[in-house]
Amino acid sequence: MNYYNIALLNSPLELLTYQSRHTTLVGAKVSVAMRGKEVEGVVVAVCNEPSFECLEILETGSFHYSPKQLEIAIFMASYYFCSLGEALGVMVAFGGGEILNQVQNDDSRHSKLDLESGIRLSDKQNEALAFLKKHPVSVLFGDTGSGKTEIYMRYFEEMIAQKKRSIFLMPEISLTPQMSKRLKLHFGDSVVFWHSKLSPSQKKKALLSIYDGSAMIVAGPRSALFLPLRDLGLIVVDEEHDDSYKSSSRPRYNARDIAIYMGKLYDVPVVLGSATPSLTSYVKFPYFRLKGGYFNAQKEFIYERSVESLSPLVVKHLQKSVEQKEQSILFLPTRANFKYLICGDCGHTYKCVFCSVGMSVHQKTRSLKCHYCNFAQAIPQKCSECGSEHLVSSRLGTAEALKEVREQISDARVEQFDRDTITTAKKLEEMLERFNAKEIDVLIGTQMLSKGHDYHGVALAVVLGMDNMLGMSDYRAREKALSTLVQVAGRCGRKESAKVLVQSFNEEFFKTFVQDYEAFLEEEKEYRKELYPPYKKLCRVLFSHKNGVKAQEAMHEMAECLRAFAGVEIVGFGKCGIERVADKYRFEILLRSDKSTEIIKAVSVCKNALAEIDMDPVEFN
DNA sequence: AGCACGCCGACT
DNA sequence: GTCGGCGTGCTC
Repeated sequence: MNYYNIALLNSPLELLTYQSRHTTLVGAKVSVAMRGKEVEGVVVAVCNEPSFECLEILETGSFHYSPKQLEIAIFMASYYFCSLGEALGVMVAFGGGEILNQVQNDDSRHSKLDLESGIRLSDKQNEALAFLKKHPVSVLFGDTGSGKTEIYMRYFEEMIAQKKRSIFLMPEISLTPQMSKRLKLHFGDSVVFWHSKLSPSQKKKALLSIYDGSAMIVAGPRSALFLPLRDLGLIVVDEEHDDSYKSSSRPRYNARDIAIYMGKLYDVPVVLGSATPSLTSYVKFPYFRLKGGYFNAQKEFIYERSVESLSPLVVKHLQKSVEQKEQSILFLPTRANFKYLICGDCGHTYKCVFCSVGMSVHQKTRSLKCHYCNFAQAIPQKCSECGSEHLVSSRLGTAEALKEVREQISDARVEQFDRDTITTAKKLEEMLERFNAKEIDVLIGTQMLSKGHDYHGVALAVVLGMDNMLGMSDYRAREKALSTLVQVAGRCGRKESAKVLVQSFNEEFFKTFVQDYEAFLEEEKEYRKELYPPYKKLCRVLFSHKNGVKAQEAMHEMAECLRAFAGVEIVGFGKCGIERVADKYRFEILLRSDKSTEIIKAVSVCKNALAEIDMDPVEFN
């Protein structure tokens, strides 16, 4: 009898032992019984007969994980504190023999390529490409509109010519119709898009072209990193500064960092592209600066010191823009930046019963909704504390901004552009088409507005809520705020003369750096030294439980244990910024160290059942 | 993570 | 008497 250690896919459990009369290779995907149910697992090691009785492997299919995939999974499991099964769970296995046999298996697979490149690079772009080719990991630090995409495409072409495959990572939100069309148009069936919203048939089609080898470029968000590609030649991480590369559930990996790890493992170059590179990448890797771009003509930045969201100045500018038949965008930082209900007389605020955050007003459903746990209740008519009917809002959300702009500028065609309204790729496409066809005057939205889209004729960008962003308790608040402003401004600078109206009391900061991100990064370096990444490693440990005392005790217990480790500093511990989410109390410990290995050592020893470990955190709620 | 087991309160 | 709440513990 043979015995194997098996990782159960997507299970937090450690390895379990199963037996088989047949010999099975390490890496094979198998199905096994687990509490009477059939589940999928991966053979990770051959082992000796255990002291306990074990179950038989039910089935060994034709799928397997490559040794390199296993190596990546082992790294992810140890670095990000998850089980091997969870790490392997984000990967797609090699194989697919059966699927392939269903279709003709001729060898005309690479034939679709049209090697007559239509891409013309400028001298500067050629210089950039040469630079990227010289370094194992490099940063393409290129302004919006400076032609980063052409460089990537040229690089992909060269890979195809060498019969090598490329991975093209992008933030979820910038899987835009424009980018897809562009790649599709140029690379045809050689480019495959991979993301979680693919329908079963689309998924099958994509997998088929990956298995049969016709997919030469795989494009998509985080998960596109883990497809079973042979002959990998290049990994490009576009908008590398984007936080959506960090997974917020287990495995809590950062796809940008795993891409770099994979670059080393597969010995292929990694390109990190951004107009606003993260300080971490800027410090760690050589960069090539691509300035300007056809659209980055002189932009006029106007700053307004006001707390009033839709101030008279904002309205005036929007109105003027509408009158002159020009288009504008209005940006609000997050959809959590909603209108919160406050009693105008006694100041009572409406907080979620389950979470310690303000409930936001959803005019559409006439309800108050919690952004964290989705608890909803009707909007009260009177203040529950003093009975006043003078209920007002403190902040502005996209839906409210929409309503107000429509009211104040009656002939403006205004639309909302955020996760509440743009729920499908189709809606996204339609909205962008309508906007570019000038059927919309003002587009109001959140981050979605700032990422990846091309707006042809925007002459005015209004940016609200920058001070809230700067004021967040986050060591990257300055980086986040400035990069957001640069990205939004980059959307509208594409018109000959454009205005950017920024509402902020921190005019000095934005004024100094908005046209010179490099200068910001240089200054930010000093601010981070001795304290924050990239100079120090951070790790956040979360404890959440319905019983607050339990969560707190678990935190104290772990903190006590951690004290013994000299190589790890406890930056702080206590209640989370948002104390309660979905009826659970939340506590945290923040750790700092020179080396991640020190953190891993200490946390492995001290962690308890309630501890959820977030290595290299980007979110501090 | 799920899912069973088991121990105390409310009700046909 | 039973149903069912969820707190605790195990999974090869």
